[in-house]
Amino acid sequence: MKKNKISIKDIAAAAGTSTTTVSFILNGKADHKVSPALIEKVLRIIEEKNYRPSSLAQSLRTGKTNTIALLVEDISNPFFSGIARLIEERAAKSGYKIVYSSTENNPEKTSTLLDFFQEKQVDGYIISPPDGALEDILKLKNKNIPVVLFDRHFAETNMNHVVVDNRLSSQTAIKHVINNGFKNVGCITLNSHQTQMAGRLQGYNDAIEQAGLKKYILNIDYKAGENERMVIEMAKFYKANPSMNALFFCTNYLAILGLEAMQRSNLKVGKDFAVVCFDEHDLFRLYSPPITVIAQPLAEIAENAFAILLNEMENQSNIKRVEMIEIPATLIIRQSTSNFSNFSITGSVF
Amino acid sequence: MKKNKISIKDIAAAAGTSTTTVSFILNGKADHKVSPALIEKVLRIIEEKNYRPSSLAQSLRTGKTNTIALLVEDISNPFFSGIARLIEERAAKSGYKIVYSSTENNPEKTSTLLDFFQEKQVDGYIISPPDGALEDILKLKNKNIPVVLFDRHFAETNMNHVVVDNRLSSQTAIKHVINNGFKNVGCITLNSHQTQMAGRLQGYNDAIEQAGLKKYILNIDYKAGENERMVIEMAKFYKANPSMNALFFCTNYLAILGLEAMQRSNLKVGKDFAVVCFDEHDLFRLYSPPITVIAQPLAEIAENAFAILLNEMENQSNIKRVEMIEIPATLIIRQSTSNFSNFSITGSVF
DNA sequence: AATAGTTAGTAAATCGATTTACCAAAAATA
DNA sequence: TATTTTTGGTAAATCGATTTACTAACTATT
Repeated sequence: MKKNKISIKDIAAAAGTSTTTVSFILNGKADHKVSPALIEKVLRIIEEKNYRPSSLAQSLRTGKTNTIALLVEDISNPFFSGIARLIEERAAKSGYKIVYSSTENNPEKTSTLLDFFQEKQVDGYIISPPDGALEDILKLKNKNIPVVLFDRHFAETNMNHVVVDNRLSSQTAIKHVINNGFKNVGCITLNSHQTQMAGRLQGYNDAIEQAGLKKYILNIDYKAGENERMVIEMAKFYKANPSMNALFFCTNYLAILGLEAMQRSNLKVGKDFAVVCFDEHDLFRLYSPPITVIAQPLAEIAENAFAILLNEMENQSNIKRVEMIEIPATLIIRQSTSNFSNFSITGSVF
Repeated sequence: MKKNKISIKDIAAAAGTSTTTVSFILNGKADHKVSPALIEKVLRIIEEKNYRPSSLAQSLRTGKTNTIALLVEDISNPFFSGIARLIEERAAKSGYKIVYSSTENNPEKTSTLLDFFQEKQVDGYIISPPDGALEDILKLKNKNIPVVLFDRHFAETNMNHVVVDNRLSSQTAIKHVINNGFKNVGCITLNSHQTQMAGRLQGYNDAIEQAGLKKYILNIDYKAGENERMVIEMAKFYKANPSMNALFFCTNYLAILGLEAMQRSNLKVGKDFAVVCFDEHDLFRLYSPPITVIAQPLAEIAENAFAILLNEMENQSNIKRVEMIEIPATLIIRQSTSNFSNFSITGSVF
């Protein structure tokens, strides 16, 4: 029945000193307050007993947890997990730990998560917010808790955020498709008010209108676990618009469903449709033919989001500032948007 | 300059009662200790002030955090993120929160993470351990902290774990390939001592030996960020073994690299190679041709791992028991392992 | 020698909860 | 009426750290 948890008291007792002294030593505040001999002795005992301060107790006392909550839409999406990994790395350098969770784009789950992390008193939040989470997030702001949004933000409120130039990069991508000879470009997007989706749709609209072409738009009511329904909706959309010869998917998981719908409908990328997709994915790189994408600059997004948050957390002047950053995305052209006659020459699969 | 954080004291003061009483009410221990009128009043005030107890303080006092650490190899791998999501759901039902992190198969990072979570005093651990983490994990056991391993375990120690029958399911898969007429099956695996990899390799060896065929084995020294090197190694492997006409990839990310290597070498699944892979992935389902996989039963793994942990956390009898569970995996047959002549008839791509 | 400054330390309050031990008043019982 | 039980409640210790305010013993200065 050995005593399990050792505390600062045990260390103090073993060293024949006070907890104050041990605490000073632990926090590097011992410089001219504690004799070198005692410092060394205490450190030795700490080492021997393999003592680690309880961060629970530390945080209770100091009000700092050195922990940041990262709320993403879906951690299994490579866009978000890529961001998460980069932020985690960056945060470690500044002594912060990241804890992440998926909101699944569900405002209720988000609300629960925010409550949870507030109880844990994390120091700051990096959030890709779902529709409907504005109110809960504003509550954070009102408590002066540092928050940065990314991937999307709330048009009706000025809050720190880091996003890409969804509109312009989408427009560029659609123009590329049109210039390659595809005059009937469809757009598959989410039925959502999220700013990034709105931006991508606008980019599509811009390009189509400028070229004076016809619009084909499908709004998908996205729900996790209802893949079957969504695949069927897309297949119907394809069937209902036989003139459509190109598709713009507004996000990677829509494209994955869309490819599945093609497979079932016996339609092929590079034969029946040119395809371009917002967001990168292993699948797109390795697909036959490889699929053109708009790739987001993960490193810049992660770096900027963290930098803004760090500033808010550590600069406690009472000047209030809001930082809103928009970063360009990159069009990676692959064979899925090649002119089909060209393609059938160079590609070997068709 | 309003006071920001409200505590149980504020509630007690506002209700003209003691913190003891408030605490009893919060914890449902008020039944015959506090009058209904007072209970109602306190609850009303809590509601009004939107008070939430600091879980930091609660945990410090009670020693429980109701939090479980889930350490996976890589949260962006759909196998692990799928497991994470299921465990998270299951844990919520029992009042636990999951915090997850990626070890990246790095024992040092794992060690750091374990320290971090111990400081935070999480109640238990679910871990897919990297090679070399045994010592740190044994330290947890010695402190009587509940731990369950999954996906792999340590052959030299009996610890709670949940894995699939790697050996048998691999053997079955390879037999299927052989029976479809492919007599020169290669195996690409990790250069690692992890039990799941060893099991998969054994399954391959079993099947090849039983059929009296030649082995082609490539051990990849996996390092994140060195994709280029690994792709090149695989391409060389293909080139060096022109007789090889089928491939078994021991895990999904190896297969993704392997497909990239084929693309660069102008080799094709369903024409140059039959392919089977351990673990499911969107890419495999949607590839042309779709790729045969050994799919792990995520729900059963998650359910069993959590159940074992819950039992350890809540049943504090001093009976020590170890639970080791092996679950069958499922072979999902797709066109990548069809007999090529058949395939070229039914498939339309070739 | 008297005073000021430095060195090396500690006691006790505090963060925000839970929980034990105790108590006064009212109700029930003898 | 005296005693016991029940009801309704609280004071204070505690979890494990940090931090403020203080002090005793030297050393240096004038």
